[in-house]
Amino acid sequence: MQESETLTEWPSDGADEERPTGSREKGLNRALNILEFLHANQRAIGIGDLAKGLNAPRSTTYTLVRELVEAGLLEMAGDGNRVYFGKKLYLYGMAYMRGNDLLRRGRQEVDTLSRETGETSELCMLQSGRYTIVHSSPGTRPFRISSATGLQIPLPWTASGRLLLAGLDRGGIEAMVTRDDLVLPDGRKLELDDFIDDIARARITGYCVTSGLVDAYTKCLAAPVFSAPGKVEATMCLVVPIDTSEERTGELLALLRERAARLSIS
Amino acid sequence: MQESETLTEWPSDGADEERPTGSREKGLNRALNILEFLHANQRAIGIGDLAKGLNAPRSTTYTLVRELVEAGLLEMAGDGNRVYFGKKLYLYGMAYMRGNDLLRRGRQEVDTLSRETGETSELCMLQSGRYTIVHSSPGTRPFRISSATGLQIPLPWTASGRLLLAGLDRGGIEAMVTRDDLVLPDGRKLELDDFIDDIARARITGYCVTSGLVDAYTKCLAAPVFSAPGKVEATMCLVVPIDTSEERTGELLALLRERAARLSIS
DNA sequence: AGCGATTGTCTCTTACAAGAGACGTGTGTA
DNA sequence: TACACACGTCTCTTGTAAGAGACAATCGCT
Repeated sequence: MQESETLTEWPSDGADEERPTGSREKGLNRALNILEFLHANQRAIGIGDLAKGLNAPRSTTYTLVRELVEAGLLEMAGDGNRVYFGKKLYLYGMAYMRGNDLLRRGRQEVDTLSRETGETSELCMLQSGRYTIVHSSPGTRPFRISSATGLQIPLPWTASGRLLLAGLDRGGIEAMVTRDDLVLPDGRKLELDDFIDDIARARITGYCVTSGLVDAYTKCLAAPVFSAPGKVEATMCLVVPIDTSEERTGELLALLRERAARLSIS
Repeated sequence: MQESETLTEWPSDGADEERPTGSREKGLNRALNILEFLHANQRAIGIGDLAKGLNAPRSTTYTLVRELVEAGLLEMAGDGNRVYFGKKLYLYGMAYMRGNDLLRRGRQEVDTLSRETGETSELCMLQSGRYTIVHSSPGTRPFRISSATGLQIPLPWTASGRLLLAGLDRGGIEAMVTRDDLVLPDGRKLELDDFIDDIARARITGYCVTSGLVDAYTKCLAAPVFSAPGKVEATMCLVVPIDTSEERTGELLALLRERAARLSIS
């Protein structure tokens, strides 16, 4: 292929490398993998590349893509042979949102919070055991790059991650993080015990602040949203410059915690 | 079951009734049907009802639902044995929106338009051959019920429908509407030829106004959004009380057409 | 023009998923 | 208490979908 853009690689076969044999895979699973793959890459992908990226047979991939396109879950991208998400997924997604109070209200809360403070604000949830930014509102600072919505980030990298695990015991926490998750983007290694201590502290104080974790220039303030007493369903967070004054940080945190609490009743 | 709420019925086997035989169905198709069924009913549904509603074997349905829940496309609804759309679908849907300029800008345009005019405004597109409200913004009138986002409505019932078909020839149009589509909600029957004339007129004038079509109290103003010269990709429309004055209607229409045109460049 | 790589379609085989149905349990009602 | 009817899980069979691979058509490069 003329384009050698990198594709997010795919766990070729779960645990220990390579096919157990030329084993067959259920069509539905292949289809789900396609969606997941597109989501991970966040752009239209050629069918050939799709097959390659998923270690799926080409013929099967063509068939599946055709079916998914007919169903409207995928659409052929403008230029011709690439595919990306389709309108149906948007419609289903909106239906999900309409049916989900926490999400609907959380989005609003996040939007107003970022408008009021001028800072980037986000709503985060656990999604299949990973930290996910469900909604984010950019804030008004000149340079504020927030990671894209829907991206999955290792729990230990974030303040929200510490709150989201607050309900679990040690075993539960260990099950949620892999060895790799404890390695920060800059290469530093986090100790599992430190992480667990952080979580305990977060549970007690009812908030969490991390500095320079996911990148060196930002501080992350997070507050829990409860769906039931003790059960953290989501978090709201603010992403601010790391040199934000103690005082302003305190103010923002108070505001954030108030808004998160307001969401919690539900 | 103790609840006898009506479920949107399912075309048991396409054209002429009933199974060709105890034929097997591909898992992926069953899964797609589940999604479509949930979308049609807009609420969580029990697995048993799902199987019944789709004429699918119970055992298969259980398996599929389990897989879809694991994948995050479905979620068990709060009370226990019902399922509805899952978070993953929301994430995929947002990804679709981010990747789709027209949709993203169209939503904004619709929101501002309805804020400025106080009327209900909608963005509509063709979705697998049917008219679909992709986004709607409620307006400020006391009683304005707009049909839910994502619902599929027969093309001949709407002003937008006439514009969306403006690019097609007679054959193309006939292929898009069934006999049933020509019967209005109140029972009146539309003539196919009249409908085709409407479409031709809409193409020439560049807008379309219908009165009391889908219900007796509203007028619908629609303007086309072009993705390429002559190709109608979407429509913007305003839903106003049927007794809106000629003058105000004219003003609103002008504003609407201007905004739709602004979207069209793309 | 000649070569290698990629695309999209098709055919054929067989591993396996879809489905029928039985089972145990729970729940409402007669 | 007994009945009818849901739910959720399991087992076994067989129809068929997943996959291997061959094919012609295009594309990009030299």
